[in-house]
Amino acid sequence: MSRSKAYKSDVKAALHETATDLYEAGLIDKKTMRGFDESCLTPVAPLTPREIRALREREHVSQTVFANYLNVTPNLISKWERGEKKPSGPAAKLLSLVEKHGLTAVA
Amino acid sequence: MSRSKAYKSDVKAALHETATDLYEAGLIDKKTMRGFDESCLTPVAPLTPREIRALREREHVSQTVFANYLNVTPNLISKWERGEKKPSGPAAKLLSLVEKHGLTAVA
DNA sequence: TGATTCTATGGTACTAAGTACTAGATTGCA
DNA sequence: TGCAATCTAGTACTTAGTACCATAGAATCA
Repeated sequence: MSRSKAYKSDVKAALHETATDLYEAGLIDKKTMRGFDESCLTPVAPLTPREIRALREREHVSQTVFANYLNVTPNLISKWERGEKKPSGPAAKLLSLVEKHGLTAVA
Repeated sequence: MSRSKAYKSDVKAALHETATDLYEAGLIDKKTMRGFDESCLTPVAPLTPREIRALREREHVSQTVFANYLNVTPNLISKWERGEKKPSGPAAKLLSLVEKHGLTAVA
């Protein structure tokens, strides 16, 4: 089940590596690289407080453990889940990584 | 080359999944889970401005493309590399992920 | 030659994320 | 009974991150 889940990102990884190889061979330029890379990116969707909590509970971890994975304080996880604060750009990216690939993707 | 690099994290991923399975089977409690998870985490080291730039150039991407991967603005990448701002907790975590697993790990 | 685009720097100003501290209520375990 | 973990809650502070702006070098193409 995790195999089909990882399929898309695997394709993207292969695309990026192919593009990187072509770049290093001098066959494509940076401008092309940019096009490749941006089309490879998975969009990060802003998560609601309850989505964040559901995500954490899906992984069977406490707020403290979850905080350790994301390199933030446990207090901030609580604030996210109660809607007192909203994840910043990098934080939202981390959350979407966990959502799509599981906690082990950010271990 | 990338195989030996991924070895440690693969072991950790396996450990986490084993612990998760044991938890779902009711054989270990959350307290034990916590011990498992925290020992699985790779510590994030604060990166210097020039380390951040070296990391980006290692991946052959512009500041703009790099920013898209990390879900921040290109201006912030510039500030990181010039030492005007320092990456926050979640941002540092993302950078260490790129450092250890490459850009495709955050695609 | 000029025109255009990408790249990166530099600055200013503002919003709010993230941190650190505290305390309280709850649960479960010894 | 006490001890520890979990989560909530609040306060106050620092600064990361954003949104603008203008500038300049390098590369590409007419």
